[in-house]
Amino acid sequence: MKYWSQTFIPTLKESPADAEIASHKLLLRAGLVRKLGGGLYTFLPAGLRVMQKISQICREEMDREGAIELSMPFIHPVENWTDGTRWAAAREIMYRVDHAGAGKGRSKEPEFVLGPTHEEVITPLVKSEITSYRDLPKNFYQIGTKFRNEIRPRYGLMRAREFVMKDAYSFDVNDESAIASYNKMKRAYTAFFSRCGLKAIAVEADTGVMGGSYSHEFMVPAPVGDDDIVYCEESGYSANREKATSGIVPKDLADASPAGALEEFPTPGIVTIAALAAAPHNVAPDKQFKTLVYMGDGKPFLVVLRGCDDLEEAKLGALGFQLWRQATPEEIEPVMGAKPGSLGTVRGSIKNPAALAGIFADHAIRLVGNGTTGANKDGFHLRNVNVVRDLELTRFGDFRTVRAGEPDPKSGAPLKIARAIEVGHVFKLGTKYSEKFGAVYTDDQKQSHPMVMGCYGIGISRTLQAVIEQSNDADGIIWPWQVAPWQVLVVNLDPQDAAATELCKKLALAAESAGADVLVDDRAERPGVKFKDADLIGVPLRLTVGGRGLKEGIFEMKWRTSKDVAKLAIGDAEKLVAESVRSAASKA
RNA sequence: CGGGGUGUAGCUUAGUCUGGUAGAGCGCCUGGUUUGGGACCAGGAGGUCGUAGGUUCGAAUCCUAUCGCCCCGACCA
Repeated sequence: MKYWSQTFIPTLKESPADAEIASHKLLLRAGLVRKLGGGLYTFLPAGLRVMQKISQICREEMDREGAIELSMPFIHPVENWTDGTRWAAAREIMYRVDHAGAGKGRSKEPEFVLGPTHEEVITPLVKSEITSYRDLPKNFYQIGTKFRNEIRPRYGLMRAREFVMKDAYSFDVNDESAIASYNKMKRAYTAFFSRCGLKAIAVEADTGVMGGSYSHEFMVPAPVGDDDIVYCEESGYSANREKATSGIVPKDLADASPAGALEEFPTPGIVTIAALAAAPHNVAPDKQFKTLVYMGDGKPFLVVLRGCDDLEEAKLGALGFQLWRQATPEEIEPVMGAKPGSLGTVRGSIKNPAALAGIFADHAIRLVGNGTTGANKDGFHLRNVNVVRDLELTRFGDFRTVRAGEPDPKSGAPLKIARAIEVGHVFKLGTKYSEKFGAVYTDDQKQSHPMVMGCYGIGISRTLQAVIEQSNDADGIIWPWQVAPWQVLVVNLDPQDAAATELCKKLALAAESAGADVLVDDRAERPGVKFKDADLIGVPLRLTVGGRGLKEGIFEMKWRTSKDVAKLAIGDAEKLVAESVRSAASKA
């Protein structure tokens, strides 16, 4: 039992100006966190309690699936990263740590970094400690702080520079076993989010800089999310937009035969799809080929799309480059022979094709059949361009962004798109890291094999905010029972009255012995202030004791989710409170 | 990193265009009246106007630089 006057819950009537979304405002107003700097937050007592509750639920679900808790350092020797597979990409987001003190500063490179994730630490550990198939599988996890120099921290805890994450790493003898480990984690995650009172759904996801073979993200639908999920209720398909595909290109689509001879025509000043679609040329965007130039690990490559489609940059990851970005006009012209706006991939029209790392075309350009594209000559385009006859292509792939309404690949029903917050991510990594760090085991035939890995993250602090985002009203937070900082709030309207104080204590003890965490509001505030604060901090069950009710022999019980106030007899108080607590706990 | 905003008391902000020496509400302190949904009255404390230069008799206000924060884009749990 905690007394309000003995803890620290600084509530605010007004939202600080730098909070935009509901959950961010409520984090501050309900006294859960305070900002130190962009993406850096102090957890105040109530916020810390929620974090601990969420962590504990996570721990229980991980343990249930056989994962083993440990704790790795926040500070990593930089060698673990420079020796790894993704230093180039990872250094962009890592905080680097100099020698402490005013020392002599011997080295030019930093000697330490703050850990953004722990593959580079756990894999060497497992390499040196586990060598036999008899000791596998193993799945290690920890709950701790991660440091990432986010390009743009945002929305309070939603995307922070320093945040609390549960990360787990599984090691298996083969693919089959690794998939079993992966599925255990998916199961643990589903149970975890459900116990937190969150509606989270698993969607197919891109593997990004992690690499690996496949992955799922756990998403909380919310308009303030950073991701788009593509889904189809009929088929049950769901995927991150970065990964999603549609059935827009029929499987049995026949290639169009040439519609006529290739023909160059002047298009002075026309450098956009829209301009070519307008008079006088009137070439519909879905009859144009769009040619984009990217740099992959220093070498240019081309992506060809329909004029009406957008490139989904994440899908370029399938091409195998470590780093890629859009090429600059200065990089484009010497290779292509023209400036952006007049580019194309018709055979023989590229100035220096040998410089290219490849020409990759989206499947959907087959729908164009015969279309128009740039001539690689400023101010000229080519028409009657036939995909098969005329285009120079290395290979086809899926590169376009799916749009709402396109057919689902299986059912053909229209796909829908919704915004969502990513709260968890599971990856099947394969042997990428184990091979790099030499994490191998010996099998029963004395043969050596790389371990098959998986990694699994949950944003604990982000989950906390996602719960608030998903569960609030105009009056404040509505905490689900399991993650509430306190589950029962006993409001003493007359703290100077000995009988009221005594009854409050009795109610609090009854709730506590039934298994609830209890906060007693004993402040010398007016009733209105206490009721407003009670709603704001969102405690699920409120018990009110006041001199007036005391005279009538009643106290009040109110759930945060309901407007109804029950007036209950003091004589049955302990029994009624215990029953309510047990019933709420059993439903949660 | 590019684009757009913004910085005045613990919080929300007025004043900036058109320079004249900073005002309100909440919160806080004192006293009183109140006491079931953010009370009222009286009094009070609290501000180098983000920072550094410059223009000017005079700068929160104009100019330059710089820093922080917020939002949009690429990135992530």
